[in-house]
Amino acid sequence: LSTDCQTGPGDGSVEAVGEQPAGGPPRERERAGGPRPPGARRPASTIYDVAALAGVSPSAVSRALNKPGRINARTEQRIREAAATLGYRCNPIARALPTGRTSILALVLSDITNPVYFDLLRGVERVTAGLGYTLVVADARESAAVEWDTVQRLAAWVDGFVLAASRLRDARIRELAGRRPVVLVNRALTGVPGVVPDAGPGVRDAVDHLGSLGHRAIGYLAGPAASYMNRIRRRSLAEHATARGVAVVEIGSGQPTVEGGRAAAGRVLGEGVPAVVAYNDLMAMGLVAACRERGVDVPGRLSVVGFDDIFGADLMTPALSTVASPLGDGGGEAGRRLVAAVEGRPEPAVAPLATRFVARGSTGPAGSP
Amino acid sequence: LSTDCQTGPGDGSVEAVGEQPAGGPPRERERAGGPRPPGARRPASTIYDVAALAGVSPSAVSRALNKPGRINARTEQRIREAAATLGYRCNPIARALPTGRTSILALVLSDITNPVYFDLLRGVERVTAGLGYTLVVADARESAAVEWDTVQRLAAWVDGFVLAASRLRDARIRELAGRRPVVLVNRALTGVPGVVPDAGPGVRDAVDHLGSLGHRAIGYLAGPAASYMNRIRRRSLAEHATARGVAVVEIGSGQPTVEGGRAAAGRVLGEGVPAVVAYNDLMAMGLVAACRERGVDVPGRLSVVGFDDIFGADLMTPALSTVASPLGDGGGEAGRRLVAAVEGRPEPAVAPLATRFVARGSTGPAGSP
DNA sequence: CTGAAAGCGCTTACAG
DNA sequence: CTGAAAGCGCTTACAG
Repeated sequence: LSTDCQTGPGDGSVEAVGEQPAGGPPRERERAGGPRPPGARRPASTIYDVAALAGVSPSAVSRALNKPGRINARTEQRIREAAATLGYRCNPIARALPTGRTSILALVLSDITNPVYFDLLRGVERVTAGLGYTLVVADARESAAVEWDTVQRLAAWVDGFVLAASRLRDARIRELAGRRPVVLVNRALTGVPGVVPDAGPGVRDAVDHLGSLGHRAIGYLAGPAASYMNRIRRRSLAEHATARGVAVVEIGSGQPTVEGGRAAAGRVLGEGVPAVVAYNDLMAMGLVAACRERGVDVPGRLSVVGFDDIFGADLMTPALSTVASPLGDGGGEAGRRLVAAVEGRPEPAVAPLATRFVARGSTGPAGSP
Repeated sequence: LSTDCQTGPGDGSVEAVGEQPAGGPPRERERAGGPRPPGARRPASTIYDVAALAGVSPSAVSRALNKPGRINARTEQRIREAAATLGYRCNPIARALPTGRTSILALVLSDITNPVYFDLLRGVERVTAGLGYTLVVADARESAAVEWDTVQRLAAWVDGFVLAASRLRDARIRELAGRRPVVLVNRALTGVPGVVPDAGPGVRDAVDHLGSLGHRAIGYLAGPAASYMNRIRRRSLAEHATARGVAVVEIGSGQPTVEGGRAAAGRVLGEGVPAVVAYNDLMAMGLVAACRERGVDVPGRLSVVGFDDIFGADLMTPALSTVASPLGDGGGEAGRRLVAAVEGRPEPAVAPLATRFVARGSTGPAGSP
């Protein structure tokens, strides 16, 4: 690692100008314009400077620093010393031009402020860093337009994308995937690799739980129309509820945020359902908060279930019952697959992540207080 | 904007190959190796392709696309049409090599999972995007080593950094600032521009509030030693408490997370103080949760105050009293200053952000239940 | 093992 | 207004 394009003073110490290696003083590169103006940053040294100091050709420097072993050991040693003396560090932009590779990967999140992505992010981070890539994160602010603009700007700079809960239309995703490797998370699209949770197990247990509590009807508080997971969750809920003889009432979609959940409280209560499953925890939390503010008892008058098991779900009162997905593992898997794609290695499809229902205080029998 | 390096089909449609402009068919660039293998991505077109099609020199293409008006209007029009026909888009990496500028800015967060950064991030995002820059976000995972590694990797790629609550040593920050423009947030360092909240007003009101509730002693649950804000908050608390004749007891530092707050519950309770101010909301929330689990009433037996007013602080029960900083504005300001520095414009220092105390349910008179 | 040379795709003085 | 040329800092066949 210290020998590739990340080369430089290993401990980050500045420009050690210690003893000169034998062979005369380093010739300073001629720069037009005489002495630099005060305050100007000193120009970084290049492989030409290192080559001159080590008494070899620039190509030898490139080889020595990038393919250790492919060059005479003594020469390599001399080159490394020269590089260290000059505080040389590879210019990755200059390297990217001929190679077409930057070793940077982008993780684009539909909403960077949704805590559901914390584990995902750490998972992608861990794996990609371990594989020698730098990860940058970008935010789509829950907007397809912003997301498209973002990936377009980034496409020239990064080797590939992990798109989490992309709000892009299928055609856009395909277009991007035609330009750079793409791995999806929380979205399935034929022909594009993806990591998706299987809502089934978690939803089934949630429905069983609500059913055994005596609820014969469940509301579904929908999320954004552009959300794949919204469709999956709605369908899965309908499926398992029907199988158990429980009715499902869909409640119009809203912003997938705490505010969106708050704003939906009136509609949810208006439906008169004894239980509601929200598109995600953010909405569920907003709904619970709004109920509390209106003096509506949760779970006495309304049981609430969310999705994701995000930060804060277990800290509220009542704590939120929710369907959790192991997105930490999912992120690692997505990172691994993306790197494989970038490096041109084939990778078999992966099994969907298993979800599970976590029962907490926000669900209970009807009619308590 | 559509004329600079972001040039390309405005609506993102793929490679329109409509009617050929007058002047003969576009000569296809000769590529060695004959026809491309199936599945290979088609090579992107360059200014040479556009120049050939428009019948001008590559430099004319560069000028037409980058400095509208500096070239004959009809020629420019012809060039734009050729570019559109070929679906040309500028290669920003190739442009960055001679210019040394990428128009990318990095926001490095001490911990990307701390909701305190949500507003900050959106603020930086809004301003830098408006100024024509792409923002990438990186995570330091609360580790100086990870942070240093991250900024080193990114330094060659970005035009400048916003460092939020950097855990780097002063010397490291100065070293980085010598290489690229840096703006700090939640950290002050002579010679490096920064945006910091003035803890004073918020802490004073918090102390007044606790004092008027009858508390004669306040614990301070410390955060990371590497945190500048930890020092500021501790000092400010000591100052205002002393002024009001209230004792302050420092309680050893821990991880600035919910878990860290939970883990500190024993120590806090052991001190026997009737009130505690935590380094941040994350710790305060963990502390409150741990108290609830132990059956210790908040605020009856312990009043708890946090810092930051993060997501979830108002959703818990009891809702968290806290000292809020307007980091959304701070982020905008930081973004503006960074762009100014990158573009070589001087920028006057900015006034510290005003904090304010938000009283909620986690603070109250001693000895209720 | 090593070097000379061409090339990656732009920008930008310098001439005309 | 426009073009020819040099240069940004690397990599990589191609020869020796």
